[in-house]
Amino acid sequence: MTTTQSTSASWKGGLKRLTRTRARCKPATFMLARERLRSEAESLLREFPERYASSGIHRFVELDRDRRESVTRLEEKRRRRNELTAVRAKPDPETIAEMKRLKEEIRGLEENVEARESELAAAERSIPNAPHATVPRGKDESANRLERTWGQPRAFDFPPQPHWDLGPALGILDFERGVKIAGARFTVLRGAAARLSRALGAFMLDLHTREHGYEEILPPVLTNAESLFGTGQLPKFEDDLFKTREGLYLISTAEIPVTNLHRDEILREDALPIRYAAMTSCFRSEAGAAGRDTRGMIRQHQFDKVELVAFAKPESSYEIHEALTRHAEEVLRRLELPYRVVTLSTGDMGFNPAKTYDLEVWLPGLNEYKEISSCSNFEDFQARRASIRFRRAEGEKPEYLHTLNGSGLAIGRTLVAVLENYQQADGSVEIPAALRPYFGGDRIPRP
RNA sequence: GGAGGAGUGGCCGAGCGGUUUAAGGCGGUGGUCUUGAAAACCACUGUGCCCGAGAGGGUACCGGGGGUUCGAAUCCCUCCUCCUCCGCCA
Repeated sequence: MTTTQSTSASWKGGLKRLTRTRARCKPATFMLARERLRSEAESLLREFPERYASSGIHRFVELDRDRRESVTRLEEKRRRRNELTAVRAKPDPETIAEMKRLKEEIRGLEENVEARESELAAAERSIPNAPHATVPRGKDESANRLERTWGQPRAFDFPPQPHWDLGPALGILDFERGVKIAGARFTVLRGAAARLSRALGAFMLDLHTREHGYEEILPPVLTNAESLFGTGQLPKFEDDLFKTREGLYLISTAEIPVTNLHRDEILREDALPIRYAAMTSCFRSEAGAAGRDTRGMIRQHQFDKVELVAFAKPESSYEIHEALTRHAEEVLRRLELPYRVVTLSTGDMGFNPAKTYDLEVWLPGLNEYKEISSCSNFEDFQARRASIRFRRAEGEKPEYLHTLNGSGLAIGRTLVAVLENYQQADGSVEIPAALRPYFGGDRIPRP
């Protein structure tokens, strides 16, 4: 009993850090705060035309005004109805007549408000997050800013092979059978590649949990529509997802289940920041990517990834963003893989983030830097959609917190990077020193 | 998968058509008392939205959605979740 008690006490204590509150009303469906959109619509449009010109921001302003007008009228009718009901006895015929009238009026106004609300929500969903002041402005990736470069691309005294030649030659990447058993963009890892993939995952998780302070999470890889809406994959990017007949979706990133861990919750201030690391398989339909990266295993329908997710107080989220990015970089440093860090411009950035750093690893076989991690601060954009808040002190108003995430790292692409960067003249591959204890060997020999 | 049962505020728990603007208790916050603390007593105690410069006022929310009614936590439909038993399964 003593043992049981102490165990359950610490378990409860752990839970108690995060005050759970059931959602008791419709979740906020907006992304940028409505107050902010009302007051800043004009300036957002003026400052970031590349981001807002084609969004529903004009429509929002108009609909928002209409809706509030209708709500005010509706609430006046309801107030009157409550006044009449408060008598708490059988009402007289006149009162019943008035209440019947009110009933019709209320029903009409309710329908009106509901219709406007859903139009408004649709308009809001098309408005992307506002970029942080430090984000470079520009229409596309040509405006991205190089932050730093680490490591020197190795000088080869033989022509380095791309992984799609190297892997099959070593007998560890089987592209043909991947196609046979599943289809294009599926690959079978065998022998040393399968083991290397497992070693990379374990190495990354150990680094982040033991040295960087992340809690390891193993979440479901199927989630419901609410979760996808919370992190912004729905409704805009449904085509990128695989959907089951039961209405569940295969996750495209662990960001989805892990960020939604705290959906509809109010956290305690002293629980923040929260950092989670999760390794999952990720599934992407790559609907819009026909013809891109078709060779090799750069762009797959299924791949494994270690994802870092953080929940932070607004005033410290940019600090956390820098730290999270460094944590992802540390993986590349320990593996001694050359990389660079780039800040995405306002035109190249995704819909949801306020700021994104891309980590690009050097791939000698492809002779280019390739994205291997994307570290973003969403500020309160996701938190509003998913209703994730925190309270600074007992009795104070809950505030939306900031969410962040980044790959730490994409395992498939890291595996490619190891193969291509560590290949030897004789066709074998050396294993990076940091990985040897996990891999259980120092090289992949030529068969 | 089959058969039952249950979901009410931070927690426990009453209420089952109109004195409920959700009883009572626990917890929490503030206060009285006290050298201090405990006890006792008093007050307060959620979230969204609307109006308002503010003070404040209004409205909605009793698992989700829909319906019946002049009026719904309470009646009906439906979905979800949890519990018990049976079956199946890594």
